[in-house]
Amino acid sequence: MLDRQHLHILSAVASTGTVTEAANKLHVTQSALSHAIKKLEQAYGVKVWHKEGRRVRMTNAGQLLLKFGNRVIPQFEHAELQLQQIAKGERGTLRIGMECHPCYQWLLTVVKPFIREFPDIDVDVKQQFQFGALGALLEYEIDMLITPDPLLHKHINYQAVFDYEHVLVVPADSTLASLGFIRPTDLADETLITYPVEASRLDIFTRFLTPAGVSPKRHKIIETTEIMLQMVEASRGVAALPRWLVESFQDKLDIKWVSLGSAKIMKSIYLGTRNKEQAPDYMGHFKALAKRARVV
Amino acid sequence: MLDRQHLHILSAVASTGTVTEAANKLHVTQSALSHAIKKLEQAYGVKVWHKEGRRVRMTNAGQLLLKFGNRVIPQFEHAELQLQQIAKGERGTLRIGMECHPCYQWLLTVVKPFIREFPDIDVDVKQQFQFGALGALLEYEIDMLITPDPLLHKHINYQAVFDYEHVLVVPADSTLASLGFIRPTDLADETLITYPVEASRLDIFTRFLTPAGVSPKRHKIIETTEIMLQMVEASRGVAALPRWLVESFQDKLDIKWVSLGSAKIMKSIYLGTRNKEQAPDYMGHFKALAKRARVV
DNA sequence: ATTAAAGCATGAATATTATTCATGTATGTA
DNA sequence: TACATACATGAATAATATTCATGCTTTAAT
Repeated sequence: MLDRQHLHILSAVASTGTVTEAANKLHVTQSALSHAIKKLEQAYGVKVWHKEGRRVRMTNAGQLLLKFGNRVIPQFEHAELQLQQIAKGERGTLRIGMECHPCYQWLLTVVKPFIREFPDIDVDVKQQFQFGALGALLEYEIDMLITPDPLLHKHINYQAVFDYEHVLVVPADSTLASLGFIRPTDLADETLITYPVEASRLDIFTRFLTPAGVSPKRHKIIETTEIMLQMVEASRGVAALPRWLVESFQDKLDIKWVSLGSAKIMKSIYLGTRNKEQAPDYMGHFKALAKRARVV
Repeated sequence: MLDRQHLHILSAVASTGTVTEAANKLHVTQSALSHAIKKLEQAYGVKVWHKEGRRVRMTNAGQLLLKFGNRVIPQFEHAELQLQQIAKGERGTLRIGMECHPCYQWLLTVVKPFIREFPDIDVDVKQQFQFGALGALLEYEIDMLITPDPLLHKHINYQAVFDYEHVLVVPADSTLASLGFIRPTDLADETLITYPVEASRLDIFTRFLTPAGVSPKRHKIIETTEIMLQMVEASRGVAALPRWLVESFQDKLDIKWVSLGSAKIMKSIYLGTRNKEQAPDYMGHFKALAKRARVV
């Protein structure tokens, strides 16, 4: 079979001019090269070179292989370089999945220093998953999952990266704004704005309204945080969001936040990763950056 | 060293799904593949795949190599195909050198059936040589030389392909046209038109005028046969050319030919080839075609 | 829950392949 | 003419690849 080694031999013979020098260059004996090419010649029934005086001259076939070698040898070398970069953790793709709408802003503050520190690691962020985010992680569709709901699984490790309070955002002039904390019944006459996910995954329902048997007057769905908060400012509804997120908008919008219940709703964001294979170095760095980014 | 074989293994594993099936596909044992990849992994310090249940899953590095393989394996296969074509004599380049201006028309009649019979053999025709046509042949700049002057050389074989008479072309109404043959002195008052080569390589001089100590009144240089003959028809001069060439123009131009001397000037065209290496099959076919093409 | 089967990894044995060594031949050079 | 250089080649040896035997883990079946 035509092999990389043959191309190296041809290349060395062409550049040095003689088989003997080529052999020195490749740190083997002249005999080894003669034998190797002879075998190739027999395999394909072509002459690769022929003696001319005390040197050799490439035949048509030899020149063909030489040109071929000039084209593919650099490709091999490039692939080897990439392997070495992977070995040193200098190259890779970090595919991040997010199950947490408001986390996007926070994630950006982690990704930004990360891509500066690891210029050869590509970062991908996905938010849509055909078979759920956990499935995507297990099926190698993503390498890391950012979620407030760490569904336990044998092959997934979770690490909490920061804790925050889930609060109700209200217009600054709302009567709710002056309360020390909100009770479920306070929302019975309000319009509640949420992201477009099932109610079973919204803490405002699962941990606050549903246990108390209360429903909001209306339920509006809005996809983007910015629009959602503008609606709140315009007194078109109230929303439940991370406190840090609300605070980051308070210099732009006339809104206020109030704790949900006297006990407050406390949440954590988790990074989930597979434990099936050894994680590359840069993933550890990413986790470290994520932990330091608690303050937004 | 990263080798073609590794890429085949990765490709087989990816397409079959398991190492065992890949091994069957490659007609070796599963163990052989495991060992081969393990060695590769150790050489570069990367994992190529990792066990997942009872199968394996490609790592980043494995996917890189897989993609690389998909790109280069077809290149190898193409190169091998080309080698086999060369082996069967189906592929090659026949580089022809010509030292014989009027031969071009004859050559075309040989090349035409040749390229039809050997569609994968390229034909190149060169007419300019830095160190002489013989040097070009010895230095592998060309593979075949077409010449009326076979300069003998140890490593060159010549073969005469056809004989012809060198005649004088004159306007049909010229007084010379009615002579049985031309004497040197008949040209003393004529304008002689020749191709742009040294007089020492023109038979009209070396074998006719110079031995008789005669010079033509004028000597004009013209590069193309067609123009040369039109000048003759217009009574602007006479020229010495192969008889067959003149005859092929006589239906278009009002010209006649007369033998040079009572003994005539007879010439042969030779094909010269190197005898250093074994010539490809198609070269023999070319020579055979050349011999059959004597009549133009 | 237990067993069976499938699949991969691995050390040791073996087979294969590559390389060297010794030598012959041809060619250019002193 | 002798000598040095360069390539080819058969035989010997070294290196490498492959197989064999086996253990471990996972999945499927009973």
